[in-house]
Amino acid sequence: MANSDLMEKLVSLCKRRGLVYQSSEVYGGLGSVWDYGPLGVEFKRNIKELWWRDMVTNRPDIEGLDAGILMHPAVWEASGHVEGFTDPLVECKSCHRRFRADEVKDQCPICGVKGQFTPPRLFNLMFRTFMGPVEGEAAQIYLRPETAQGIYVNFQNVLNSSRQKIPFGIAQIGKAFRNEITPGNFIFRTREFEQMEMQYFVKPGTDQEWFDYWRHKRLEWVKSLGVRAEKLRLHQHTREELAHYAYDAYDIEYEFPFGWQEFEGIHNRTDFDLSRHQERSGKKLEYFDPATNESYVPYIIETSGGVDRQMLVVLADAYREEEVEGETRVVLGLKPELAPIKVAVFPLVKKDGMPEVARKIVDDLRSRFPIFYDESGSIGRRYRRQDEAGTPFCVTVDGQTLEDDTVTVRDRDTLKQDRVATSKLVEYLSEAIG
RNA sequence: GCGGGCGUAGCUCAGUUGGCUAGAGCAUCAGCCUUCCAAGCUGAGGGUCGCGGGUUCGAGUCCCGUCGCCCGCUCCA
Repeated sequence: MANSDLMEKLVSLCKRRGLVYQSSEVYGGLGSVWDYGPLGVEFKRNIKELWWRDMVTNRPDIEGLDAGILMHPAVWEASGHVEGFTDPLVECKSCHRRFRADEVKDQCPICGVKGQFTPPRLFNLMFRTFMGPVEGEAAQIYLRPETAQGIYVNFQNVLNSSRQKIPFGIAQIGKAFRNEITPGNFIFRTREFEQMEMQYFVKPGTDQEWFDYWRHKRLEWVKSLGVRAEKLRLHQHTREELAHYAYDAYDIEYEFPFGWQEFEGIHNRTDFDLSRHQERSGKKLEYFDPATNESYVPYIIETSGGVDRQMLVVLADAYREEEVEGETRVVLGLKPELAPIKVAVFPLVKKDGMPEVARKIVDDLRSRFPIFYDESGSIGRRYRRQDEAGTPFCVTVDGQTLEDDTVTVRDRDTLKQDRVATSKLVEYLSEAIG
């Protein structure tokens, strides 16, 4: 399958099966915003749930947080976003490259053409809005372009209320907004997106070892979602690539159909952020170490991943087409933990009391697993429908069920069928789904 | 934002130099059939041809604008 086809097939599958729709489609669509449908929202929740469990629930040293999207405007001045995001830029009409207006004169540094710059324009990547009913300069605030700052400004609050000691981390999942010049590639680059971020506060001098720790930890986590290792790599930023806040940075990259691209970053942000907020706010953002009686501004190791991008990584990696008895089937090979529907239940045929028995099983299982009942079409067709939805197990009620109370459990990947007593079904599926 | 390409049913497309009530396959739904991997039969629903304006007796078809998508330039999760 050609790579370009894969993206088209994914977009099509996502729409057809209710994973992802384009925003405001009935009005012609809103560029670069996507809505998650019935299956998509389950899938997305599963990814976030696994991340949260790994980052927060299963660790004594990381606390959760959910900060507001709207923040004090001074936050973005301190963080460097206002400055970095609001420089007037000019564009060379010859080669179409853009430069800071105050850094170029008459001649394009790239193509050398003279006097062909557009007038300076603001390319502000932060969404602006107004707090309160009166619009105006004083009331202007921003939608956060990253979730990290909500963690930094709450550093002391969390420290005081959680009684954590350094090293410790604060984790958060939430929306961020960037007025990207060029969004695209489906849910890869969007203007409204969701981040899963963890900021780990460490003693200066130990930052390198924690940086190494988290970069490997995060890569392993992605692999644990079932993503093929050969499609993943770490990329260290060069001096030129480093963001204004970062001392050192690695991207976790995936080989998408459109090339190797980053979907998560691990950054050593040093004491840049906390120092800036301390300076700006006048509030002390230091940590007092009772063991050594010393105070310092902690260094921060950040793991920052895109939820939507992580979804795309898993989807692209899970999509496959296979031959089964001469027919092609489309399969989303999602791990059971990630699958939107865990179990589908079918009557083999729509008669002889099989539908009634199957519905009874659905009722019994509904509170345990996301479940789906289907009696429409041939049994093979129903298996195919579940294959492309990523459902790992299908339970089929047949004639034998009516006699001995056993059902067939069909495995999506191996196509093997197990005969299981209905009384043992919950136990069997719980074991298999994990 | 700039340059290039493209918008007809849920999907893939057909639609003659502008001319009957805009079609097909797949998908969906209902019924029949069917005892384990997209079989078959009958029927149904679904399109203001992306949206708005213009030219014309007449626009899916020509013109303008706009929105959206794809490919480049650029940025990030």
